[in-house]
Amino acid sequence: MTDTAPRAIPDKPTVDGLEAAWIDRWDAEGVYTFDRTATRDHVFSIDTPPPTVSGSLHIGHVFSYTHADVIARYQRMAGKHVFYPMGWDDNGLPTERRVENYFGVRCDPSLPYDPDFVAPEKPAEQKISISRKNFVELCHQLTAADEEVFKDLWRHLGVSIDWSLEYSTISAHAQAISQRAFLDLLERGQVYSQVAPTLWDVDFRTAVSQAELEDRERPGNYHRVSFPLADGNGAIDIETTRPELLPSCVALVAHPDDPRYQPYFGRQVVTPLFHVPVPVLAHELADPEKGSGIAMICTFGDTTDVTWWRELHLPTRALIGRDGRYLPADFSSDQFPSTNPQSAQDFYATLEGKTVNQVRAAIVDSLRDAGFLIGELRPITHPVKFYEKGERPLEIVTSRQWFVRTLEHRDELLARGEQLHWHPDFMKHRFSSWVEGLNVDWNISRQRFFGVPFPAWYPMDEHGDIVFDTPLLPRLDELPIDPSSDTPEGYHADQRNQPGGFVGDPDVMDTWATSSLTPQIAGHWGTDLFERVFPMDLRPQAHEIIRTWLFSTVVRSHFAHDSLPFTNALISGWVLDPDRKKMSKSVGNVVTPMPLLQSHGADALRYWAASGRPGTDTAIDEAQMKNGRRLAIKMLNASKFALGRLADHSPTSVADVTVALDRDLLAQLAGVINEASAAFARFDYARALERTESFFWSFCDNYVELVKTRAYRDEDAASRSARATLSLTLSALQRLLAPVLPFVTEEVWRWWHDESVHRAAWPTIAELGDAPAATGVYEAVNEVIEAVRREKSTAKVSQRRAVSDLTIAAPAEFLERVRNGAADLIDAGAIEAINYHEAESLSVTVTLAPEAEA
RNA sequence: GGGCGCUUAGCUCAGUUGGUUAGAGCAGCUGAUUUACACUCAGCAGGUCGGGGGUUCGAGUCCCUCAGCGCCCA
Repeated sequence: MTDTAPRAIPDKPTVDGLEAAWIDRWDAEGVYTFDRTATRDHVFSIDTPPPTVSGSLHIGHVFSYTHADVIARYQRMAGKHVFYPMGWDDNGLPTERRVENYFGVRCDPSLPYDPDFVAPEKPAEQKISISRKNFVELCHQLTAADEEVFKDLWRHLGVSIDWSLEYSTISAHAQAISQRAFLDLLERGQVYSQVAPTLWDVDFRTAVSQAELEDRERPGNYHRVSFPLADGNGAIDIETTRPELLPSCVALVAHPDDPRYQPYFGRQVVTPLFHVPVPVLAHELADPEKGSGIAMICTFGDTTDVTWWRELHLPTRALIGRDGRYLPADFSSDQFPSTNPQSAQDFYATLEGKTVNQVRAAIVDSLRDAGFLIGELRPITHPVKFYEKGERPLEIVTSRQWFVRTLEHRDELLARGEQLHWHPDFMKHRFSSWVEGLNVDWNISRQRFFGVPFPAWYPMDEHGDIVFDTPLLPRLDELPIDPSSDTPEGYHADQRNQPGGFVGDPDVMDTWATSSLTPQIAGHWGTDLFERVFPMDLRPQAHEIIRTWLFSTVVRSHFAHDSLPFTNALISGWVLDPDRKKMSKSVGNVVTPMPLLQSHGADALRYWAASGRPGTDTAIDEAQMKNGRRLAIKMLNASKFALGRLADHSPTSVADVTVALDRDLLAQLAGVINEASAAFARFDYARALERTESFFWSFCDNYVELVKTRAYRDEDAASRSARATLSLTLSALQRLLAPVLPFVTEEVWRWWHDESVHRAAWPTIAELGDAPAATGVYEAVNEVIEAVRREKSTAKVSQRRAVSDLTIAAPAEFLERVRNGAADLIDAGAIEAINYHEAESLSVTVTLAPEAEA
């Protein structure tokens, strides 16, 4: 640190325009550039969330990224080489959807590439179908533009990212890492492909994973349906909300302990209308309280059906196709062994090709006509599973998918959750309850277009059948590859889709399958950089993506590196609207950050964000932003004042601090430095800010007022002591506030330093000399002057009004302390005479001097 | 149904391992007036710390219980 003489300080300093002034300068000076040669023990690495650029910018971004940045800035000043990259999550369905709407296009993979295609300026009413390659080009075009908007916000916000480390999840680099990690999983046997019942969105026509589900309350009806016993002796009534699944029924199920159904277990009933015999079985998951206590198992109505189907080894009679319409079925086959195939087939012929809702209506009518529907429909409201971005309930469709093994590693993953340091600690429950509730392996394939392709081809045998068991894989040095255009080794391009040739895997990976690799992507897995930054020190993120991003990242690192991906997770809360309501697009209360940034300034927004403690939902509070702005302005003015006092005097050092009152201030400062440092070290930025801020205001209002006169005097020891204290304290305060208020602190720091405050050393108590201990002088003087102020205020006179007599009655020890600070007290209170009286307790009597003549 | 968090001044929130008279900012009220700062300064007022019970010399803080709000999981 090189203290130099104060430079030209503006007459009227302002916080407006500081962003524009410093952002480019920081770039030019490389203030945030990572030292590529730093070794792991000197690095603090951050696994930054890559925002979904196709989503809208909102104030939640400002909130969470400020939290991470404040920590980054602290760590940098504390001497670490901070690895702080920025990524964009641009692959995946959200981008596709935005492109479809923005340009009015739709991807049709069967169309040929049109090199001359130009997207319309405005989307046409009817969507234009374009080739996959044209579609992907539009995705790249739009995300590139979106990323600029995001980048602009981060820069305005003063996030101390090293922009040379920028990455995106659709880049060739990210694809290569993602494909390598997939091949690595395959080699370890932790990923497998299987034809299996899969949660399916019929509008997007893709599989979705458990993590992307959400329950929505929807109205439905209980239908009571009678199943005749196969031996003709009576019937069993079941209740179902999905009668349209009747042709897919494979069994009835009740709880093994349910006395009502004991006599029926092991017997057969026959499905109404379709006449297919099915067994009555027992399973713990059947809820005796629900409906009639006995349910029909269909392939597949929900995930419980899948569990029953798997555990009870039931046949498959899946009928809902990828488009949500009913597939053909043969009721004389072994799959649908109807006892009256003709009648079943005739009826089913009217259903084939129809949607779920149409089939339901038809089946309900027929059940009613045939007398199998008992009583009236019973309306209910029940949770229905939706894809979080979808609009129709999910179906379960059987298809070939790639799954990562998570279920069998549940205990290891729970142990990883325990191993991770969570801030706040209780957020770990979100993780553990998610892991405990896993019921299917992680499906990573998506039947979409804009994503990372699976690096695999499959041989086609001489009959034209695809041999999925022996995929053809690329070499690592070939990555990234696209199996739809690249050719596997040993084959010619013209053998594609030919018997004896090969086919490429048609799917792309789930977004999370790539963004779960952000440490490997940003850290360039496979290079020496990775060894310098992995495992990351910090994962900052919002709590809503614990079950997706955090979970999936832990899974990938667990397999690839037998390690946690990061040692600390800093979880931000939600930003609520000013009325403490959750913000959502549909309610229309989403707040965009740029206008707030422009009206209050970046430091002010950061101040608001840094006041929200880790994990705590925080309302947008413009009053708090104004407060941050006031703090920044106060810093400008206090710095201007103190540096002005230092001008025209010889430099001071800590050895000059000889006056008791000054030493007391340094003792307080030492406490603040210790507390703030400890708080930052445990990621409690809000507490660090609070302590520092309150000390800063009291420094301005009390200490500075007391020593104003003394510091202005000529070169005597007491004056030097005041100036030394001002200098030391101001320097420390500028640095203590630098993580939260990077712009204003940089501005004032550069008034007397050549280098950036953001590269300056974090303050330590060592700077303050041998551990300053409080003498009580400052405290006692403050107590007395407070009484003087109160008296003047009550008398409604100016604080500058002279006091002709100040009588202090107090214990001897207290009086001694006041005497030691009396000179400053006299200056600050305009006191003409002090009388000291020994007494049990403190009392201060103030006699005001008559008003001075004008 | 299981779990987590919250409930402190009109509003938004601090309150470390229990320890003087429970704090801050905003809003309110009363004033000051301009050589750092009106985006200022001083002062005042405002709380039975959600209810009840318990442990303790001592509870906003620990335990039990009830209520309300929010969230996670099933």
